[in-house]
Amino acid sequence: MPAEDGLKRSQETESLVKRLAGPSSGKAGLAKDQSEINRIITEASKGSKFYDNEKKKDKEVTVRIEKILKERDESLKTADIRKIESSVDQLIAELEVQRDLTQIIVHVDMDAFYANVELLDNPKLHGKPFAVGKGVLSTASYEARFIAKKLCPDLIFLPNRFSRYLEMSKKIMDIFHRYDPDMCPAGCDEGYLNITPYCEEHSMAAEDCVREMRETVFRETQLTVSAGIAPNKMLAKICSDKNKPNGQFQLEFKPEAIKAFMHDLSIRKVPGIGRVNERMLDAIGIKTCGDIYQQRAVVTLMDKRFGLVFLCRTYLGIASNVVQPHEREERKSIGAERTFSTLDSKEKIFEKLTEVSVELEKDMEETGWVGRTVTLKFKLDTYQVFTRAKSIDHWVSKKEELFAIGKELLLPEFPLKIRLIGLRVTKLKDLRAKDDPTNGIKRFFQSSKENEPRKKAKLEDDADLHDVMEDAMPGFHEHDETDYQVDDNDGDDIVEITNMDKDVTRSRPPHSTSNAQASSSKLESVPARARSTSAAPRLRGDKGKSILTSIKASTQECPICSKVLEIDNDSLNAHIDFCLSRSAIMEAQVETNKLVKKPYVGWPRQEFSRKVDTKPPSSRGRQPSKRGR
DNA sequence: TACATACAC
DNA sequence: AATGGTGTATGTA
Repeated sequence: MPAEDGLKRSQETESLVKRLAGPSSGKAGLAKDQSEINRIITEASKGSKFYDNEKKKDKEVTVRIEKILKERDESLKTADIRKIESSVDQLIAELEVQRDLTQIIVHVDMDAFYANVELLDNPKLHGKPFAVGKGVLSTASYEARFIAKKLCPDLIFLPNRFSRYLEMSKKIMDIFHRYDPDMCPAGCDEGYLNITPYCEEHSMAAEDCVREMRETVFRETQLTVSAGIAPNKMLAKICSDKNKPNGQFQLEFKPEAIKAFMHDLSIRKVPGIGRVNERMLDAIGIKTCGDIYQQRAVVTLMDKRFGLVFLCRTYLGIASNVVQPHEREERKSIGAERTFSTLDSKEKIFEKLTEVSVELEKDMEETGWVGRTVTLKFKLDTYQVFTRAKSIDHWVSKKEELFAIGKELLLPEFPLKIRLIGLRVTKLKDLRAKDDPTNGIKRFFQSSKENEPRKKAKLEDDADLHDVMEDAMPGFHEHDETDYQVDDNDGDDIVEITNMDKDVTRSRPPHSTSNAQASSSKLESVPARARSTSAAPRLRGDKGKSILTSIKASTQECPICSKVLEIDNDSLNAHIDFCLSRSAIMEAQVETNKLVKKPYVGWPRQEFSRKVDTKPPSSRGRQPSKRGR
């Protein structure tokens, strides 16, 4: 790779900075110097283990995709497409019948919440580029921030002030509650409401109701909020993004309008479809929700992998419309973790483990939980993540014990070079459970907490049934237990064809045996660690938390791709995020490596195929050695 | 039960 | 210059 040409970059850099920083910066072309930009990006991310790991993960997905395609082609050989399609059509018809347009669901989403709170408290920031978050942390993707910092010396970094955000969050949520006492917060800056009763009682149109609500929020907090109005949560969520900065969007409550809306919608917009699923769906020809229909036969054949019913509902724009607060004190786990610069000394590592233990104990005590399974998590300097767990025969919550168990789990893994360590406790017991006689006193002190066992009196519209699983997560589609059997009229094929996916060669973590005492089986010379790639959860530069911002713009040009965007900073940042996303950077690297000055290709990024990988194995290699033993 | 993966905010 | 933290669901063995 290029050694580097130190300084000469300053001029281009300058313009990048201006664009990053300034609304007023002209829209002079910048595209012409794409190769230069590529070089800058390349350099900024050069030799990063992080990217190496990302690449490895990407490659794995590519392999998975190949396998999927093989399966598909295999089953297509014997499948009766027509027949499958008509049974899917039938399924779709059945789903359509269940469509419920009676509830008015709203998704509210604060605009650039952290950044705007900071701005509110410090007006001097107006017009200046700033980022919220510890040095290098937060919304704009890391790479964006990292590069931005490099490029923009003027960038102001503000520390997060969570208590302050929480304070504002409460005010906002309080307002939302006036419109739906059962509203469901989703994080500190967004939430779902069912305003059907409110609109009825006040004889108000949904849009007016939401506008009024947003105005109230602004009046009382000086913060802006965007909202989406639709017949279910998934649609509402997607709609809230439509007129993002300080706007709202209502989808027409008609099947045809909804289907039209879904038709061209990128599948990626669907909550639950992340980076990996996007790629896999893309592989079978699904880029938009409309494509689902076109590929319904394939989806049926791959039901186990993608979920036929889920996709059909998505295609139709049907999802849960049940909004309920998180009565879910049904916590499943509680944990703490910490990232630090790579450490390899046991002492230092155990020191970190102590910190984590202390923090976790505190958290568990404050929230009143104890548990029986302790899971240790650690991330190597290569960014591979591993977990080790142990179940205990009694309730755990004390730091000493958390530490001891963590240590026990970690010890067999040495030697290690890690950059993160964490502990998580599962199999929880709620010390504050009302029916538990052992906590009379405690309850007295903290009873005020909401929790009225909210009766799910409500309607019993089918959605309700599934709803239990809802708020837990994606929950926009109640997971239909109904494993739709393409029930053909004459029991044949399909059903069986659906599962054909096993074998997946999961790679194995550092130690094949590790804490496996009884190892028994074989003490073979397992090459031990390294070959597996687990994956750090992909960091996505979502908007919401802190923001790399240049306030005050209405039209800006993306410094990376030069696309002119008429959007607020938040959206611009999201876009920049995208432009600086992993694949973009890798692409830039590839281009640079080739020393080619090819014309800029343009955004909708192209797929990152294995070819790209032809990079000299120089530095890369897994990291075998790691130890013998 | 243990572990890995994917996703969300 | 060193790419977050917390939590849930799910698949596999």
